[in-house]
Amino acid sequence: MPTQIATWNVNSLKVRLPQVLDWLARTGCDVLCLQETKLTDEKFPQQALADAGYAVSFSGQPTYNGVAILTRRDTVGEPIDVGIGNPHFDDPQKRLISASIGGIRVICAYFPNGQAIDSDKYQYKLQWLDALLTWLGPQLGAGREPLALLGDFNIAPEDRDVHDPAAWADQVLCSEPERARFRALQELGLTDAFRMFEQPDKSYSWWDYRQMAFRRNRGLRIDHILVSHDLKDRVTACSIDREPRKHEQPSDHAPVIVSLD
DNA sequence: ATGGCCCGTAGAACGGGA
Repeated sequence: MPTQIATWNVNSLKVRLPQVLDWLARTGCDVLCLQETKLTDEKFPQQALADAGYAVSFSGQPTYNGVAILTRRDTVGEPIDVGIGNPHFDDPQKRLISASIGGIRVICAYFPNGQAIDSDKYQYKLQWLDALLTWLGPQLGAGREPLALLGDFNIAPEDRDVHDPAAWADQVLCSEPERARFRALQELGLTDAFRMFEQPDKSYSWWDYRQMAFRRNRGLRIDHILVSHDLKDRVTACSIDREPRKHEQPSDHAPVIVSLD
C-alpha cells in the first residue's frame, strides 16, 4: 500500500482546521507536516485530529511560527523518537519538529522568511540554514534511517520556480546565498522530489493574497519535499495540490504531496 | 504610486508574512 507524505503551511491552524480535516478525509494522507500553526501547545486541536484518526506531535508558541506532524494511526502507526528543534541552534522560534514514522525519519521545517536582504532577519535565516546543514549531514550518512525533509523552505531554488524572475532577482527567497544553501542540502544527498518528475510549467506552492495573485498564477515554489537516496528509490509521484487554495478563506500556501511505494 | 491581503494579538492606522 502506498504511503503519502505531505507538507502544508496552513497560516493558522485555528482558522484552517476545518480545511485540514477535509483535506485529510479526501486524501487519506498518512503523514502531514504543518507549518505556521500559530498556536500555543495548550490550544493545539488534539481531540479533533485524534477523532479523525491522527496522532499529533507539535511545537508551538504564541502568534508566530509553530510546526506539527500528523500521523495516521491505522496505516503507519505511532510516531516515535519525536524531537523538537535543532541541537546545533538554540532558537526560541518553533520551526522544527521531527519523528520516526514507519521507518522514515520525517523532519517538518518552517524555514525563516528573512524579510529583506538587508535585515537582521536575513542574517538569522542564513545562520538557521547553516545550522540545519550541520545537523542534517550526519543524519544522511550510510546506514542511517531513510529521511524526508518537508516544509516551507522560504526559498525558490531556481528561476523556473518564480513567476517573475526579474522582479524577484536577488530578493529574499531568491537570493544566491539562500539558493546556495538549498543546493548544499542537495549535495548532502537530498533530492527535490517534485523535480524527479515532469511537471507543468509555472508550478508554484505559494501565491500572495493580494492582487488576485492566485488567479493570475503569480506565485513561487517555496514548499518542498526533499528525500534521502534510499527513499528516492521509493518515490512514485510528487505534486502540488492547488485545490485548497481555491476555497473560501484559504491558506496562501498549497499542500505538496509525495507518494512512496 | 513600494500598497493592495490575511492572521494573531491587541484593543494599533501594528508586526510579520512572502
